[in-house]
Amino acid sequence: MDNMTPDIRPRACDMCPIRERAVCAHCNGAELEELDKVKYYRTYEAGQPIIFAGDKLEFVGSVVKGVAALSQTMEDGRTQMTGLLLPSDFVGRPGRETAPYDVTATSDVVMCCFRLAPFETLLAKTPHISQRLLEMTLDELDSAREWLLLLGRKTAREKIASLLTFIARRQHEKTADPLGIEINFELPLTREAMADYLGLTLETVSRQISALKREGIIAVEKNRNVSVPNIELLYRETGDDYAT
Amino acid sequence: MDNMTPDIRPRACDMCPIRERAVCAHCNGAELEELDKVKYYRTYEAGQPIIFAGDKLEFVGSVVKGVAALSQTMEDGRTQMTGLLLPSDFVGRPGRETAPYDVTATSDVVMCCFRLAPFETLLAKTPHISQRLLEMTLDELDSAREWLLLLGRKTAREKIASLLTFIARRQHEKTADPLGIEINFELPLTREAMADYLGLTLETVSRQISALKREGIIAVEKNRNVSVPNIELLYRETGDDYAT
DNA sequence: CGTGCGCTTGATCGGGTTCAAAACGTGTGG
DNA sequence: CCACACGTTTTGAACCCGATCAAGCGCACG
Repeated sequence: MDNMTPDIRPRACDMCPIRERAVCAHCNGAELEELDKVKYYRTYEAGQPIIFAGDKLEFVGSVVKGVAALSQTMEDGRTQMTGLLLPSDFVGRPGRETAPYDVTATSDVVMCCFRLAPFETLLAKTPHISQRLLEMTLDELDSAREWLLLLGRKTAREKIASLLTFIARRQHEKTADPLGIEINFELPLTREAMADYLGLTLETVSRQISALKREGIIAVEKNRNVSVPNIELLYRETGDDYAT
Repeated sequence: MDNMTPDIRPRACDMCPIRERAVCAHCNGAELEELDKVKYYRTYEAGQPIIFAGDKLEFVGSVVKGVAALSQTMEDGRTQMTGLLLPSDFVGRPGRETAPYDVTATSDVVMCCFRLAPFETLLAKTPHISQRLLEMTLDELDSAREWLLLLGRKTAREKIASLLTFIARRQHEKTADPLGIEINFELPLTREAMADYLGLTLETVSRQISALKREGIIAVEKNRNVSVPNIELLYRETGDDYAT
């Protein structure tokens, strides 16, 4: 995928950057054509809402580019992010009328949308789609469970380190670069969004990032560009053991 | 092993207490027969492990009776429950070799198990099963997301109230009893298990339960038998608004 | 050059943890 | 039936991590 192209919208599915990992991953040519008939692209600027909680669902779809966040808000305003959607992740739930939570574009986002009703009929008659959706949902459930551990038991420092390694890993999984080498990535989240993800306040996020900088574990430029000289050192701070 | 009852094991699927809600819910007679060929029952005593994290998965299955807990443990011993499985809930993940987390019987448990390999082939050729599994997984993902909100943003008191209403609701969903009437239920969890569920210490759990007793919102007998004179009052303490 | 938003830093506060001990319940054996 | 022991739960006192309240900083943009 080319990061400075004039038009990021893939004109045809076989040029799509998420072709191999999205909900359509297992589809063959004929199935793709069916999907193609009910699909359209939408773009959102950073900060814009994609779906409001309680709204009637009009579409489901895949994040093609950018980052979107699911979040839930309590009456008094406390909010918790409950999903962080990166390219290839799926948005929306077939078999449901209204959206259970807000979806917001955290950075500029391109979505590949499918109109709800036709998608559901396709889902019912195309095992390649429903199987893939099941796989993806199970994966998401697994990561939700890791997230539960993070929220329930990790310290602020461990939470920050975990989030940074997660983003680093997810942005570098395509480029199979050797471990041990310096890794750079852009934070697609504000401090506040990070706080919502981690169940912290933005002040605590800021303080912990400062602490990691002070100790030389990470370096940050312009608040968003993170470089990690030795990912191993950062990983040690996550509290996780050597698996995953 | 049957403790009192003559035999809780359903001899045939149509007498099964979870027939309408388990993974087999959509199956017709022929499909049930197929499932029946690869199924067997297992029982576990309270406190016993059902699956160890890292073990090779031999079966998947449904909780028929009792309560089981998924949990993850960090190197230093901190543990977080990441799933609370009540009757009809599904255990195990098709398409995976080894178990990612511990599964423990929290009370005496009866499981309806399917051998892994044959279940997977059945899954592939029986849309009624895979569709149901997708539904159930999406539901579980939804409840995991509510759980994230609980762990990330709720106070200790709200957490306790949320757990109690959850259990009350889940144990009374069959019996469509009128709201507003006194509700009694048995806690299937120790204080420690509740703490692991809620991301608290057992002392805090105990203190918050005592506070709710002191205020007359709940009454507790023999540490396990809870009665709620007015479920509405308890619900007010959860921090949730009037939906769900 | 000011204005605003996102981020950092400081000082104080408090909810939940930690450590410790007592109370309760349950089961066991004399 | 009581005495004892063990596991669970309750309660108490001190502490600490992260929240809260409050400035101040830096950069983008009009």
